[in-house]
Amino acid sequence: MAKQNILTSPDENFPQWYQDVLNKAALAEGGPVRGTMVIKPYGYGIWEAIQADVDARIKATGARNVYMPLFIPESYLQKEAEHVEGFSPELAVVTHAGGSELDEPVVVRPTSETIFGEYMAKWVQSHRDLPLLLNQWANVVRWELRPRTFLRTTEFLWQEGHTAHATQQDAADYAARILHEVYVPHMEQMLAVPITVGIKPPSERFAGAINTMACEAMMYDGKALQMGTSHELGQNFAEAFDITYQSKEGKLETCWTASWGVSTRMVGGLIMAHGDEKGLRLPPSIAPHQVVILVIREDDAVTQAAQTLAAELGDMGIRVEIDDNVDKSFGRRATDWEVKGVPIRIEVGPRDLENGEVTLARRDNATKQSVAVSDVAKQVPDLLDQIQSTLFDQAAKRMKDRTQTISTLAEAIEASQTGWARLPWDVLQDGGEEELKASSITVRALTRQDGSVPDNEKESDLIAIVGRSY
RNA sequence: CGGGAUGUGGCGCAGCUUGGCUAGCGCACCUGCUUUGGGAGCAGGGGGUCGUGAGUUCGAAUCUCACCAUCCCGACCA
Repeated sequence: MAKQNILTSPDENFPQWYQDVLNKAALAEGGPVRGTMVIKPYGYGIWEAIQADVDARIKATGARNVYMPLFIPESYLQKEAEHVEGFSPELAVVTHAGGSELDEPVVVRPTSETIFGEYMAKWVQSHRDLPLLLNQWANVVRWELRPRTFLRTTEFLWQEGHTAHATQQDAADYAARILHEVYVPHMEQMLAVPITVGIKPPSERFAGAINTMACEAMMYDGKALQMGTSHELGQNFAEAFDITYQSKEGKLETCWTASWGVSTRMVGGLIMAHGDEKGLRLPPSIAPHQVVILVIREDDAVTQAAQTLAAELGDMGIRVEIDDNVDKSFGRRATDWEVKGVPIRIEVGPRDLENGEVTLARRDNATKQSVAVSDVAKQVPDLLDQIQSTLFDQAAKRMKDRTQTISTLAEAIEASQTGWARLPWDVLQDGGEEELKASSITVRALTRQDGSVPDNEKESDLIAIVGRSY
């Protein structure tokens, strides 16, 4: 059988490669309405794993889940001037329902600051009610002109946290805490995607926020993807919705709020951060199947050995799948699992078993080794750990190698062809930012010299990290 | 919203210039047999309002007009 390419090469045409992976790995496909997506079982399995981990980390910070309505009165959006202005171009508005025109149109939530604001105002009375730490898992709709599956879709799934605090400092601390205790650890430890954190310049700030912090990751092609954000909303929403509390001293005070979210976009980031010419490469921590046991041919001894192994690994808490679909050829099944990015494939066949062995194939580096059946359970956990760290290290090396420290706009444009540029934020004042934008280059993050997250963009000697983005 | 292109089984396309037998091909799918250690082979089979509507014509996937939709390139966003 002539060896032919299963996928478009990621080096030749990365967007086409991405489409091919979505199709061949059965992750998702387009929905009937432009910009919507149908997430298929394998893709949704990845999202569920993300959800489980993020949810646990959020709860560990003290927040609790609620559910707010999908429909929001249009008047709510209008209460915060910048917020409406920012979102109105992408709102889906329901004007007719129940067979007649509505007195007041309702919008399909593009995000829920306003409705949380409305209810937080009711729920917060006393300083004893603060901080109020809420989160919800929901779908939101933002009418997108240029949709891309997972990365930018008209409807997407996310988690949005909304919190109210007594002081600006407390709100800022909590917003930063979400970044450092939930998002970055999740992305780096579970998704194996190294993250650059920083604040957004005013031009990239969330509509209605006084400060936006973000997690940026570098993809295979050197472009940036914003994987998560955390916003300080100041008192903008608290004033608009009258979120006030009575202090210890008996005075009426206005709250400070924050909001933060990660979405199904992370699935796209996962694909584009780790993929290679054979398809997806999933980090074991998030992979729906960590190990697939491939039964090479119909044979009682082989089937028995596969089942025994699966049970043994399953008892150790490893997510294992048996592929005994011997009606399909070996090569077909092997490549299918490779496209799906399963970290370890164990091939069990009569030839191996004669020697009391099986073959372990690593997806991350395409190596194979023969291992005694009795040693498999011992080796698999270590291998999974190695794969997890290899994926992280490779992505980290790429981010490092493709980030150039430079000092002029011309150099920034040059560096953005292949990755990111770090340059003094001062260089981008007085029109520099706009000039880069003309070349589709934006400021992804502002950081301090030591890489830490600044309090605001007015600190001196900040570094701007710029590049092309999704 | 401005510029370019395309609409033909699930997907990818040919056919259109020059109108004419039953609208083809690859992949996928179904059945059977042989296979099975890197996308298997052979044989048989199912699946189509040719984007929509009108017009020209004895006859339209093909020509004309209108409409609709989609995709690619320029201003926002998790």
